[in-house]
Amino acid sequence: MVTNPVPYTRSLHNPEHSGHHTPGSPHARMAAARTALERIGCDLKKPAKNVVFRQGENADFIYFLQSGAIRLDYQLENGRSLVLDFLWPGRFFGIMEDAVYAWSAITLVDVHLKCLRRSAVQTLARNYPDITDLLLKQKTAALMAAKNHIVLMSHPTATSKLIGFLLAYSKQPEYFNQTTQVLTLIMSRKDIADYLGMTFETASRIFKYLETRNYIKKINHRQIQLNMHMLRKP
Amino acid sequence: MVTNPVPYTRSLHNPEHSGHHTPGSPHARMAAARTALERIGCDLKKPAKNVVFRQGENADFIYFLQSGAIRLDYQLENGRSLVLDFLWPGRFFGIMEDAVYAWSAITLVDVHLKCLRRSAVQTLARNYPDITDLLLKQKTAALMAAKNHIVLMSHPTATSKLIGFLLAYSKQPEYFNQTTQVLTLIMSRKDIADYLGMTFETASRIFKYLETRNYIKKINHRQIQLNMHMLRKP
DNA sequence: CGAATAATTGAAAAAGATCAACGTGAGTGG
DNA sequence: CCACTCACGTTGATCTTTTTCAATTATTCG
Repeated sequence: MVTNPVPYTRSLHNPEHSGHHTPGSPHARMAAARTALERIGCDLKKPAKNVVFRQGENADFIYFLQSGAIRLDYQLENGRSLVLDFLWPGRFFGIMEDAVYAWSAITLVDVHLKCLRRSAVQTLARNYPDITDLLLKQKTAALMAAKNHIVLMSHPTATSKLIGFLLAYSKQPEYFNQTTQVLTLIMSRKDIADYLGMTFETASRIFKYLETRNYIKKINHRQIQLNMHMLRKP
Repeated sequence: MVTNPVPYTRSLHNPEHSGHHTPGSPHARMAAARTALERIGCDLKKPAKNVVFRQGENADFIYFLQSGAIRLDYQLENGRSLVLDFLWPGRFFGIMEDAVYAWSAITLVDVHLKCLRRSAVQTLARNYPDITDLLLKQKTAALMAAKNHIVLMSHPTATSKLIGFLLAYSKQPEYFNQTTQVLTLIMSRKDIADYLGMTFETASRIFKYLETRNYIKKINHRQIQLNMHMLRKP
């Protein structure tokens, strides 16, 4: 299992993309809303490879990922399944318009979640309009992730899809060591393939091909040193 | 050009997916917000094949599609472009978190838009919290469309992608005649190909293949009779 | 250690892309 | 009205990429 020597965490008060913010800034404005959410949320820890919620279950809770990583799976009627997204700390997930979850959420590593009852959030949102703003921002983040996913899938070759994936994934500070340039893959070849729309054999072969061309260097199956200069070139 | 003998329109008071709704229902609750939006919006008509906004431009306006259809294009740095979505009446679009539009919006046919200044909507949202709810619902609709797009692109063959596209598109009452089973394609083969991640030659060949297998019958390049029974089968 | 899972590799088949040529149909100007 | 043009669509031949099916090697976990 992948260990996190220095866990990279996000709290509701230290959310995604928040930097230094002065009072009166959009981020600061939401502080009260975040505190209110903090109060109704309960902490939840889950080990790696566990189901947080399953597609079709009643969508009674929404979640905030404080540390770790999540994979969102969508199952088709014919049994095939695909990976819709990988989630990193700071992301809300499970925010559904409908009564049931439209996809499943699986932990990739040990995770620390904040668990919020949907009805409680809805009630609270009446007093704190910024909560709705926060959810809107999160939906926007999800939509941008989906757009980037579509762009990746539309790449003409499996090689460029995989390179695009590695470059996007290497933005995660917890899994990419800037000094050694080593990327720790917390998902399987099959997960990557199911995300990019290819078979896992093809994904495996492309890794091989990238190594022969010195784009990457495999330390082991889950640790890969990236030659960023080469990967960013074409 | 494709004519719409009986234009299919949506107003802010007759939005997407709204059916009969009683006072006190979520839809009815938003009536005041919609009226307020109606007041600050101005009507805008555009002919077919016109730019509503271009990727990179200042995102000063958000739009509501009252009638017609829109194509959302994303241009990559390398010059390649892809179709992110097709929009139908009742959809808001151009709601950006950032200062500039992340993609372009092009009319496919003559359209009737409601045009709203972003700053005015933001101001109004302070008095009408339901406006933020409305935008959140619209983001959810956009995210679900993106999810369906990803599912389509992940299909293993070009044939199943195209069948999935035809079945989804045939849900648009303005372009699918339920009695004759004729679908009017308002987008080119290239648009479809750029949406599904294939070349337009492949899209053309699959149309041919579907005709030989009696899945479809071409009336002309833009009018196709669907054999729903066959298309839904596999 | 040993079983189960994940990853790699090979060979053959299928699917799709590419490049090139040819139709078709709507709009234009003589 | 008719030829012309231009964008769009179709089709063919060839080449490349990816999948499929099968076998083998690694790794992980109890």
